Amino acid sequence: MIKIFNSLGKSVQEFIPMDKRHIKIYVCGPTVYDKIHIGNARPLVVFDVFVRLLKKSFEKVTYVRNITDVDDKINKKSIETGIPINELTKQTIKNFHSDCFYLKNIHPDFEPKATDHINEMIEMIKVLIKKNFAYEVSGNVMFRVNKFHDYGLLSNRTLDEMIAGARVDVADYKENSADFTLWKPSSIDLPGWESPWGRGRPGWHIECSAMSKKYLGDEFDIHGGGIDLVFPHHENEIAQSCCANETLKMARYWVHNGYVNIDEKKMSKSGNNFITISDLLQKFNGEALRFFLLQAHYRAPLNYKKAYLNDANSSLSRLYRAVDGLGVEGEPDEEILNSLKNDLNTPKAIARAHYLAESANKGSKEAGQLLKNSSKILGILENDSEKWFKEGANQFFSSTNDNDISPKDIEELIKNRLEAKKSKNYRLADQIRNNLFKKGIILEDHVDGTNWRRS
RNA sequence: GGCCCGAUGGCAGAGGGGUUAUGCAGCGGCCUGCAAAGCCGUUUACAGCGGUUCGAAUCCGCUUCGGGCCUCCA
Repeated sequence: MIKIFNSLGKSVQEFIPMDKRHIKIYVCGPTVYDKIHIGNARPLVVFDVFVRLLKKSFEKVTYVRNITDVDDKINKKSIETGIPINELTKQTIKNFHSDCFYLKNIHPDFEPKATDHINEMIEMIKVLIKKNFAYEVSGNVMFRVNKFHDYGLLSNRTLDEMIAGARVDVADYKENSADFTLWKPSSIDLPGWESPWGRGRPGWHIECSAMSKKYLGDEFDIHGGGIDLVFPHHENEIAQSCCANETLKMARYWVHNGYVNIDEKKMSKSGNNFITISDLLQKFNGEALRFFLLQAHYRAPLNYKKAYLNDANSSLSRLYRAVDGLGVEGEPDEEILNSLKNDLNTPKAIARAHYLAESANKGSKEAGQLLKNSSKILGILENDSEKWFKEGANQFFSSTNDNDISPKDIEELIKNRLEAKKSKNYRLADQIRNNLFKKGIILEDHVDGTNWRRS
């Protein structure tokens, strides 16, 4: 039995699928105007583990993660940089995919782009207008918030509170200050599509309603994303989808991950206190970043410090040592699986992984094998241990490092050192070892020879 | 102003009414030429103040501090 915290109801609930033969999950992906940061990576990694767990537990899972490639932030960035929108989004998507690869993400089954689904959005908006849930004012189409009884249910707030706390200038074409945009007009220099309301572009929320409907249906099992999406994004999605499709719920389970903080504050692009994944990948293996993100429970805030990534790397090395030479053969560890099934308790799963590693180091072949077999569900330890220790940070980046030394040269120096050791010239032997250490290479003497690894 | 969340040992971080989390760092030991890695031992923590209880870090209340949402955000 899988249990998960449902934001709709604010409690840990047993996951009961709509159809246990086919699980449907939608996760909000990036708006592609800039490289993603470690905070953006958290949902990518968290929901990746969740999907791995679902795929392990059910015969068929459809995982959809969208790409928002029409948005005012993209327009703004394009004007600022002079890079045409198409090029900007294309390059950003490429970076995003690269980051996902290094973070060891499995591919979503569908990765729909907003610009490929404008027609679906227009159709949905037409339905909303026809059903009187939306209205047009001079090229703007607005959602009539007070027509939807459950508005505010997900984010736990009432319409009165929203209006009372409104900190934005209210556009005069709104019937109600809480009404939100489904469609807005585009001037000729901005991206736009022909519609019954003139040339324009969609509001932010409608894409997820339209695309989840297309790939998963009117109702589906799980909708995920960062906790900052609860309001207004997910609240508005629910309003649109439920009203257009005449359903009671859009998704049965709403799952939200907590923030990554830096200096106790939420990391965000607008806060200008972020650090990108591509920057971190120059220093750290993507798997260490993944491990760092999984060390805390997904709903708790997670503070970022560079030192924590070093710790993550060390912990991961400890685990890799314990599964050296092993391949996946058989089922994952039952306790790791159970921890994940209990509201995705990855810290507990990792604690169990350490226990298995210790047992393996004490000689239990079985423990090491169970740990290796669990790699697929966690998305860590999937690499070959030998490779893990010799690659260090991702090779793609380290190959350009001036300080880099080739494995061949390392082997040569090890040979020289062994000769020195044989003739009891420990001074020379230590000198060789120290010089290598300065280049980030650590030597380990064993009865059957000397191993090296990158620090 | 409204609504919400959190406070665990040097650090990170689970758990959660009575029993060792775990990792990193530190210290002592085994091993080693010395290291590294590994193993053994070790430092007994739950913001403060009240309350409930045989018993509270765990439940309730208040206080303090920190954070978040209400605007784009993962």
